[in-house]
Amino acid sequence: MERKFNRGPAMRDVARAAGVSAQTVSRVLSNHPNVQESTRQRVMAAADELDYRRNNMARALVTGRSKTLGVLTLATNNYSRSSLALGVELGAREAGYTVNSVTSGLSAEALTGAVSRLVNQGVDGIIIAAPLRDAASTVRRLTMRVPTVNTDGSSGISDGLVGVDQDLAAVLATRHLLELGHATVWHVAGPEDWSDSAARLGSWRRTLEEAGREVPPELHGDWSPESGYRNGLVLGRMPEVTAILVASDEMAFGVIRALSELGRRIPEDVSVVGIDDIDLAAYSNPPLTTVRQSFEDTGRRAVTHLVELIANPGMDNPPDLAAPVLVVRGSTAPPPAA
Amino acid sequence: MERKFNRGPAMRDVARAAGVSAQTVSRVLSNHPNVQESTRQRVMAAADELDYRRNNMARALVTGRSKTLGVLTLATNNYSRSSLALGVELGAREAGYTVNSVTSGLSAEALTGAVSRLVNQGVDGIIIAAPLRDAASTVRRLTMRVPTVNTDGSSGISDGLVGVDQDLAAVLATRHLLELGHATVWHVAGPEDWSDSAARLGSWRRTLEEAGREVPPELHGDWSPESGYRNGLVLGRMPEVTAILVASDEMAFGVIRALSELGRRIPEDVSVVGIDDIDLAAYSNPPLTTVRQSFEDTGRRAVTHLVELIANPGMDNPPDLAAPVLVVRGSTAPPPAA
DNA sequence: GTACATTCTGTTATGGATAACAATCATAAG
DNA sequence: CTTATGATTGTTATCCATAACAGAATGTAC
Repeated sequence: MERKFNRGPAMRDVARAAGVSAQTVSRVLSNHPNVQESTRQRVMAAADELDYRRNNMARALVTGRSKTLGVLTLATNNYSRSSLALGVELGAREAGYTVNSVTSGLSAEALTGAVSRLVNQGVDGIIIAAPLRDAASTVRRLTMRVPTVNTDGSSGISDGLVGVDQDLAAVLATRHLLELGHATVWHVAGPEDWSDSAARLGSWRRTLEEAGREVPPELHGDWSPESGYRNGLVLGRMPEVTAILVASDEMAFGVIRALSELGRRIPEDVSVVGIDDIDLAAYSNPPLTTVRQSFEDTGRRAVTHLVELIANPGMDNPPDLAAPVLVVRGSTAPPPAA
Repeated sequence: MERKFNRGPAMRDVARAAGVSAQTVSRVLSNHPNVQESTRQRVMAAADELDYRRNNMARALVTGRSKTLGVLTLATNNYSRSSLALGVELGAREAGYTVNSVTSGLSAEALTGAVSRLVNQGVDGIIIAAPLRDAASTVRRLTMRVPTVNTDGSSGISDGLVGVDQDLAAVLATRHLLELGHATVWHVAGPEDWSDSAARLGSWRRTLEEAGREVPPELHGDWSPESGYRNGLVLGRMPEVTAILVASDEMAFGVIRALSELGRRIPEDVSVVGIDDIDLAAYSNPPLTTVRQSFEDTGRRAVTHLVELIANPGMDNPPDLAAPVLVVRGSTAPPPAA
């Protein structure tokens, strides 16, 4: 009845082997200053010999810090999710934290359930990378006890907001198209309840208005390439459409595909600008003009902020928005001569 | 000197409020059978009133199970990583586990360090989605105590291997191109030390040999679109190249881009097949013929396996390989008439 | 009414580490 | 030589929940 996997040795076992108290072992492993060199070496040798590994849960229990961060993302596999998650991982590792990831659907129950799991898990801080919508108040109650950073401002939680200046992103893209000579710019927006999406939409509209251009009705997708394709099938049928700002590169791929199928050439007939600059944007056909925003960087900054917030709970916590950059490639050109 | 974030109430606080012992609270929360209904309700009310949440770490400490799975991925943001991670999350949630994610570079130190962090964190099981190469033996030592599943067989750990039949994937792709009438098929492989990559390479070669075709020298990329582009610049200069099997869709995008820039039309001049069927494959220009393998599904299956292994440490654990499917789209066609 | 099983609840020990305090020893200062 | 000071190590209490055991209360069988 031998178990294949058993608990390893505990600190007291190391202590016994080294002929010291458990506390001394703890001191050695935590690099406390006042330990005699010879003792340190004996303890290290014993720990090594027994292949001892400190039990982080016991440690967390007594210190009250788990050295773990929770990150909540949506359960969809898009570029922004995965690169943000990667940034969080990397940032957390550098800061000496491990990451507990949970995913959730968009419903209020799913979101609060996910946050709840993180809180129960005893994380020291939480990064929420999802629009909370009507789950906002419930989640805020849950996170009373845990420092929290958001990467989506739609919940109205501007405290601890880390992200990219979406207003600027849309301005850059829209202006680029206008400067090329297009009369106006159409917009395939993201879902209405994402703050990023709403910010881009508002800013696109404002830019057109300020330039005294007609503001065409906006279309909406759900970030998926397929939704871009659907919207592209609509826009491609309208000859007056010569410039389109698509709220994400992934949707832009779909838009371009649909336009191509309808016989509209990119960029000769229609110019398309995406947002994000995903890895594949430079390698599409034609290469995609887009507005770069690094989600990985956002993830890292979220961690940095969160770690500061953990160390200093009462601190000021103004929004931290990075500036996106326009990347001009082959999918934009002056409008066809009428 | 008021702390903004403090520990919440403990079980004893709930017990006091409900006028029972802590053990009874524990029983109520764990749905033990022998608790009187009136007591249960009083406890529930008290817990609710105090907004009590059970401390999972204390729980894990005494039960010896953290209900947490660790997953190790590489610190690169490609499609396979993120969709596998998503599958793991979803599977874990369904199985009642939370996920601890760590990323690592390819070096032996980074890999062992990452696994080490997971073990220290007290996870109940580990999913390794990275080629271990020379870190294999060290890692195996580390995972003696923790049930482990691999999604890459290069480490020689075929025990607990979950993935997709890569031999079949390459066979399907290669045969498809041969059946279209191409004289032979060129291959842009992945990095040499990934087992997936090696399996595809071997199987591509075997398929050509069995068909009595010339086996051209293979090229290697690193899974990135950029590496595909570089290889494409080479292949596009050779007029005899009419069919290319690229080991991942992301590299295939790069290959196609390079071929286009060199004036070779897809699929009229050159046919290209990818592997993976990423979300964007259907929306590229032209849509990409590829071999579909669901990494998300692999992640889920890895969790299922792992959970079984945790419950039954001594169990048989043969490789579990899913069958990939050929998806024909617009990037393949018969060779140009010579 | 006695003997025994069941149901419900409480008490104590435990998991593995660290904080706070106490004790010892050596060295420096007076 | 005495006292203060600092370095080094050990002891005890604690974090929070659960397992194992124990006790009380109720019901059942004869």
